[in-house]
Amino acid sequence: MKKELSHNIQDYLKHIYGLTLSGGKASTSQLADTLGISAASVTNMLQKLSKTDPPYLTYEKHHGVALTDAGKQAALKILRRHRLIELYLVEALNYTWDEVHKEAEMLEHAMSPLLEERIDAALGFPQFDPHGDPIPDAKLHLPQVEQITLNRLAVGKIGRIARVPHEDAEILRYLGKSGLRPGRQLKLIARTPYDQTMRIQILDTGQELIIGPELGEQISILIEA
Amino acid sequence: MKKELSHNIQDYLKHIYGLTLSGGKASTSQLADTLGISAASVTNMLQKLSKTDPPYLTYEKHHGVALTDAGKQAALKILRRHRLIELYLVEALNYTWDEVHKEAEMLEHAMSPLLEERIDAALGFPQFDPHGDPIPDAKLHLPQVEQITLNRLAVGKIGRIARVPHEDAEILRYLGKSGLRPGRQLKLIARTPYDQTMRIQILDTGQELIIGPELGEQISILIEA
DNA sequence: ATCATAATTTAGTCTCACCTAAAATCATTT
DNA sequence: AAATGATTTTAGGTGAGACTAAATTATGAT
Repeated sequence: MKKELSHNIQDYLKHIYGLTLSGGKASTSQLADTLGISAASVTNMLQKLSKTDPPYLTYEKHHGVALTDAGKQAALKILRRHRLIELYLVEALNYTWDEVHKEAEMLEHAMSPLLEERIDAALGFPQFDPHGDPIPDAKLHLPQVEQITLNRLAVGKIGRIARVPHEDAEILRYLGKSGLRPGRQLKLIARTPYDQTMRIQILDTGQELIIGPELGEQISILIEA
Repeated sequence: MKKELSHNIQDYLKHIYGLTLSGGKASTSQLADTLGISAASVTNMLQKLSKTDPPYLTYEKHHGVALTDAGKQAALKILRRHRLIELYLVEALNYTWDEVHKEAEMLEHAMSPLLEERIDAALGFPQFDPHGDPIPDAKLHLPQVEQITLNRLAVGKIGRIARVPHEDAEILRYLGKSGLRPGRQLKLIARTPYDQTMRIQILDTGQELIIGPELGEQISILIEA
C-alpha cells in the first residue's frame, strides 16, 4: 500500500505534474521527449500507473494522462525535495543557480524524510527556490502567489521578477549575467508588435535588455505598478 | 571503459573492501549476509565482476574473492563519499552519529564529483569521519595511522579512542551515552582472564565501563602510555 | 578415510524498465 | 468521406539483478 515508488516512477510523476500544471493533459510523446525515452516505454508505464491501487493517474488511450490526487501528492513530494536541495546547495555549498538542477535531480531520490526536514529547518522553512519556483511545505501545500508571465505584462508597467526557467544551465548563466533574477524589479519599455520582442529595463541596475517571447513566456512577474 | 558502475556493484565492492581489510578474502556467504541477499545471487555477481575489463576482483570457485586495484579504487571512491557525507551531516545538519550511516548509504550513490568536492572543502578536507574511520583524500589515499584494537591493549595502559563501529545505530547510541567516542582517553583497568571482558575508565569523565571482547575488537586505540 | 553438514555453484525463473518494429488510431486536408 | 501523416499502442525482446531448488564441493568429527 504505502510502497515506496521507484525513482523512475517518481520521475514520471514529476514530469507529468510539470506538463499538466497549466491545466491540460500530458501526451505520451511529450513525456517521451522530456524523459528522453521511447513513446512505447511511456505508454507501458502510463498504463501501469493508471492501474495501481490507488491509481496515480487517469489514462485514456490516445488522449493523454492527468494526475490523480495520489499522483499529485507524490509529485509534490519530489518537487519539494528537489527545490529544497536546489536552495540548500546555493545557500550552504556555494553552488551557482545553473549548477543545482542536475544535482538535485539525482539527490531528490536519495533523500530521507529526516534529511528533508533538517534541510528545511536549516534554510528557515523557505517558500521559494533559487529560480523562484514555489516549494511545497511539509504538508505539501504550495505558497499562493499571483503572477503573470512577462509576455502578459503591459507596456510601461513595472513588475518584480518572481520566477525564471530552471532547467537549462546555459540560459541560467545568461540570465545571471544579465541581472535577471527573482526579486529584481523590471519595467517593460516596449513590445514590438510584429514579433512580440520586448525591451525591458532592470530598475535595480538600470540595465536594458531585449527578450523574445519564448523566454518571456517562462519568466513570471509580480505586478507592482 | 570508464563506465559508471551501478549502485549495486558499488555496494558489492564496498562490502568486499570492508570484509578483506584485514588481509584475507571475502566469502560468498559473508557477502550474502552483509548484503542481505541470497548466496546464489552473490556468486553470479562475483563471477561477473571478475570477468569485466578491467576485472574488479579475483575469483576462484569456493575460495572467496579479493579486490583488484581497480576494485579497490572503486571501493575507496564510495567510501570517501560515504564518510564525507557522514561527517557533513553531523557537522552541518545536526545529525547524531547513530543516524548518519543509513543516510550516507543512500546519498553516496547520488553524489556528483562536484558535490563531493564542495563538501570536502566545506569540512576543511577532513581525515576522519564521526566514527573515526579514515576518509580517503581526493586521490584516494588514506591517512596512515597506527592503531590496535582495544582487545590488544595491555592492562594498565592508556590509549586514545581512534575508531568505533559505525553501522549499528543502537550500539552507537550506547557508546555515545557512555562517552565512548573518538578522541577520548581511556585506561584499561583490568581484563578478566576467563572471558576477556574488560574494565576500562574514560579519563575525560572518570566513568568506568565493562566491555566484552566482541565490542573490544571493533574499537581501535592509539597507544599513549 | 568416511560421512555428515555446511558452503558454494549451477540452472532455471522472475520483475522492472527499457528497447524496436509493426499495427492501430487519430487529426487534418482535400 | 477518404487519404495522408503523426501519434499512440501492441507485441515481442533485452539486460540487470534478484530469487529458488538442486547439484556440487569443502570441512570437520569420528
